[in-house]
Amino acid sequence: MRMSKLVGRRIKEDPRDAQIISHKYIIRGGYARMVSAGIYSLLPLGSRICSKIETIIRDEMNSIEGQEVLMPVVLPRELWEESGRYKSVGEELLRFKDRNEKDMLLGMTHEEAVVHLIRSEVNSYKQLPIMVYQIQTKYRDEARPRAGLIRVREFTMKDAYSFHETQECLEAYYERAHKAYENIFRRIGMKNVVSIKSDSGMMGGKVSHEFMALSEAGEDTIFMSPCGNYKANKDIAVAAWKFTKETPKELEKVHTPSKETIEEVATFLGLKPENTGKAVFYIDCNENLIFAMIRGDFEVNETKLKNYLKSPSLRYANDDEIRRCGAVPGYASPLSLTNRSKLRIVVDRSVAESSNLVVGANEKDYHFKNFNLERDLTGTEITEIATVRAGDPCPLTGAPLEEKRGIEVGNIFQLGTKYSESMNCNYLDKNGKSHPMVMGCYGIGVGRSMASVIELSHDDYGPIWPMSIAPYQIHICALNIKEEAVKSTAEKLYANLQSKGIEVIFDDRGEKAGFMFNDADLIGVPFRVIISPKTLETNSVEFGIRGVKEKQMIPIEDLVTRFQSMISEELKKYQ
RNA sequence: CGGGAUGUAGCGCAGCCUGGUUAGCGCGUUUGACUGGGGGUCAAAAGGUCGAGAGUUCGAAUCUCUCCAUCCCGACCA
Repeated sequence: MRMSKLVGRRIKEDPRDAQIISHKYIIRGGYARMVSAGIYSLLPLGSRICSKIETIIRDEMNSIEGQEVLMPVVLPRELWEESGRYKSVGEELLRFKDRNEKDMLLGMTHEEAVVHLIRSEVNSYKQLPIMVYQIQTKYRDEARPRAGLIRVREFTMKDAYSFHETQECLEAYYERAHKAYENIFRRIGMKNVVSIKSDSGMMGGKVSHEFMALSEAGEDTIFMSPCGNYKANKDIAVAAWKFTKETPKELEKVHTPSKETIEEVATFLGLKPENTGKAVFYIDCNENLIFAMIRGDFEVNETKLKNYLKSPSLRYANDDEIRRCGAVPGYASPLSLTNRSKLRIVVDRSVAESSNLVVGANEKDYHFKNFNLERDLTGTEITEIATVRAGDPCPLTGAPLEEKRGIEVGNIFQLGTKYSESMNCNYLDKNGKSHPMVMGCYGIGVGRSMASVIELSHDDYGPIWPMSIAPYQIHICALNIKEEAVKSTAEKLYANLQSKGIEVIFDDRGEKAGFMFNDADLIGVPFRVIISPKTLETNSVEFGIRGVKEKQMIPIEDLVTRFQSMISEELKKYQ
């Protein structure tokens, strides 16, 4: 490719809206342009990188017997009614009507579509297991797109779906998919990806893993043990908390004028937050009032609470709803509630296993000291709803957990029979008996992966692409191209490299050296060749590697073969 | 959906508070000349519904209201 013809300009200044490095370089380097919030066009450079990522993904999917298919972006309402998700999924699902007033939607994930396909094509145990995958556009009507290509509304995703006779077969395949995912991220050059246990959320199913690119720009919080054996998303992370019980003291009502927050009450009484109990009120999907009680130094983990309550949605209760049970906001207490109908009191272990806590008195300006759950209250449900904090003890070793940020670049789920049962995706076993297929699903965000590579691999001048996904393999800069010797040498090298199948970008614009170097840095091609009157004096060219200071001179004679072998050497690192 | 910020040439910004010629600056673009190893110099040129609409006013980029868009924090989120 000649730079003089390349579509997509480089920009000197950071775009106003960009906060994170990948967003800045994606715009400044001419990889993509925003069309609307969270909706981007890819320019040739970005398109080439994504294509290469997709090629690696295809290769690994094919190696675990995946068969590529292509399903529609636009889907009819009926299909999603079958799975129940037309109602259960919120506004993130973009719904619209076609010209005949028929309800349609934009696919945000393709379980329904793939089940529609497979249930009519596959009916016998003899055909199982199978896996199909696609690389297709998804649309999610995100409330708040952000961070360039990290969180967008429209994006390209590889999604794969496997179908099995049994859970055991799924589990075995799941392990193979996990391995294939590790291969993919290694081959893309993402050394910072870890797989962690996660919550399966709206997807349903039990076991799931997220592949997280560790990065400060990430939106997810991860807890890891120092040894690396325990890794989990904040949503489901657990810790080996130890609580100690003391001899219960007598319940005592104390005056706490205008002290409503945990911090205020604890300070006022000369205690620490861990000596208090905190009340948080929610409304679940059945309009039950949920009184969540937790020790004052913890936060309620809404994912854990949702899972415990089996309530897909949960929202904070407002003050009126809190008063419904006789609780007083700011001084709410599980004691002396006047109305316990449609009320569930869910108590965290931190409260159940501690003693003599300060809790509200359900009376303005008053609290109780020395609350002891088993002595003072009945009719509660005790479970674990606490959010892990940095430094909490690792559940495996007890070592303090470290908090990290991560970008979710992929995920895998053991779906089970959630979709096959609701949508009648069955097979006949040896005895002619019908069973729902056991499903797994496996996703990777392509554009998000590209952005994550920038977050991992860049310097002050631009991205540093791994050879496996770089938009080009060699970047030729011809300095002083008006000189015939430079021009002819560069043109000849460009043609020769291309004829050998090497992907080369050639800066033929005749710009100043510094100008071309800065552009080359933003394009981030790993190998750079400089041809100038100076290098031609010794009948050679200058060779450099992106991100490495040292340069070397290479004689012109054996350039093409040397570059061929250097590139294949470099590519081997990503096989 | 709640809180905050921003919107002026392709990009980045000044001007607005305190209304008043023809709306500026840098980068980029075009033409020419010089220059030639880290965004060079000089000269000339093109490029604007000042986010949109309404209002106040003799007069609005500037004041008021409504709306829209984008970003940040939160809520939400396979």
